[in-house]
Amino acid sequence: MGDTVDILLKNTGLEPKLVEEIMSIGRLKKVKSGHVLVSPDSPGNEIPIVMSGLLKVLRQDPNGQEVFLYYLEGGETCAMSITCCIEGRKALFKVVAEEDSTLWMIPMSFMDSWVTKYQTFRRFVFGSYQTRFDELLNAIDSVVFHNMDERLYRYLLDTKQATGSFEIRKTHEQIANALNTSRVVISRLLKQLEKEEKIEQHRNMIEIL
Amino acid sequence: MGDTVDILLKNTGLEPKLVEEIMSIGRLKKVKSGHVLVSPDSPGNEIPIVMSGLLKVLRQDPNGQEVFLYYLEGGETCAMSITCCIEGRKALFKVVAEEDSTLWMIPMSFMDSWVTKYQTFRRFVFGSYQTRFDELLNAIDSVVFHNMDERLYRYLLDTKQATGSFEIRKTHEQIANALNTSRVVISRLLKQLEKEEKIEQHRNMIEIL
DNA sequence: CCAAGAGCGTAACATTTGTGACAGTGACAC
DNA sequence: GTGTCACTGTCACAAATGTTACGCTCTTGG
Repeated sequence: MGDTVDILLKNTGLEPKLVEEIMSIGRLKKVKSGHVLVSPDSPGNEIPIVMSGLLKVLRQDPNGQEVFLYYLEGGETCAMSITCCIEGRKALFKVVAEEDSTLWMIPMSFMDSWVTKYQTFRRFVFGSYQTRFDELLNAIDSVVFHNMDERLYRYLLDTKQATGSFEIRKTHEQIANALNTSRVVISRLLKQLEKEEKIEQHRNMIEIL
Repeated sequence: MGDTVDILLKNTGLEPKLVEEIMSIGRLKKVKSGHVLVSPDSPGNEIPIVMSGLLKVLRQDPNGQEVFLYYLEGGETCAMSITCCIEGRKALFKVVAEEDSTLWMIPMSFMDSWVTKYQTFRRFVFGSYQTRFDELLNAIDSVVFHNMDERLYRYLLDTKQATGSFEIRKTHEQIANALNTSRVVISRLLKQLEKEEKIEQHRNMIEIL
């Protein structure tokens, strides 16, 4: 539990008094890789702060297709959940654990009072919004201004960055889903990236060079 | 000036006392159609609330290409400007007057105190965030899950909705820019929409049926 | 060892989108 | 009226992406 306090203090910029309050009110949640945290169906009235592990945020369309939007790493929170909760609207996105992760869940009901009481909390919340807007704009950028080969490479680099590993353990099929295209296309483009010596392929694993 | 008060009271859900304060502090700004309000270069430290007219928000890439994201109508504010200002980061987007518009500009410096003091202001700000996230997600949706013909039709419907007119006065070229494609492609698809009897084309004008 | 299935490579072809080129037509200035 | 220019229509072709199909190679469970 001391770990959690440390992470909050170090990565969120929240003042000690508030961290104490957060610790006394929230609850710890552990999720296994692949677990769905937020989905358009499940409303959810708690806000998650990522302590360890990695979450991914996806956009899902009614027919079940999806696109990867961005990763949420340690110390970050899901800004879109916040607004969703406040407005009581249903989420238009999905949050899934990419790795086994631990979260600190804060009930929505405290949001308003913390926003009024703590300057650092306002900073934290508005900072999250800014970061998420940036990520969404980047996602749009990717799709609108770049071809699939570049989108793919970006995705691999993002994943490397988020996981902190040069080895990406994903199948072509999984990557295809994340980019909303087909497995064949990904295989084709990965082969090309291999020729350009940007990656190396192994079974169930891609190595970023 | 009485108009401005009315609009703020009716469309933003802000309490009378705050509206009064906003009126005493902000300033009126009129912009002509085509005028650029926010761009990645110009930082800007005021937040605009749209009183009348119509603004559009675009994403711009370094090479000068751009994509339309969404419209801002009366009573709405530019959520992304807010976070940008607070964080002092440079905008990754561009706001342009689509029609002659009048805005009420609020200096950033009052944001923090209003957020702490007024519940209705918090509602307003968080509500804006929610709406913008939704719009951005829709934009992503459009691009990722739909072909150009559907994107085009959506864009026309959005424009009809935002301007409140069935007649859209835009050239094929302008539409092509908004969707980041070429004029030829738009002409082709408009012809198709005409065949499907969804629109009628006139010179410099498209009529939505 | 063998069977079954998941993951990958590759080819052939369809569809969508991008690009260059050129012609017709209306608006406007002269 | 005439020339110019912006706007649109249309063709031909290129490039990117989607789709179907099939074969190969691992891994796993029996």
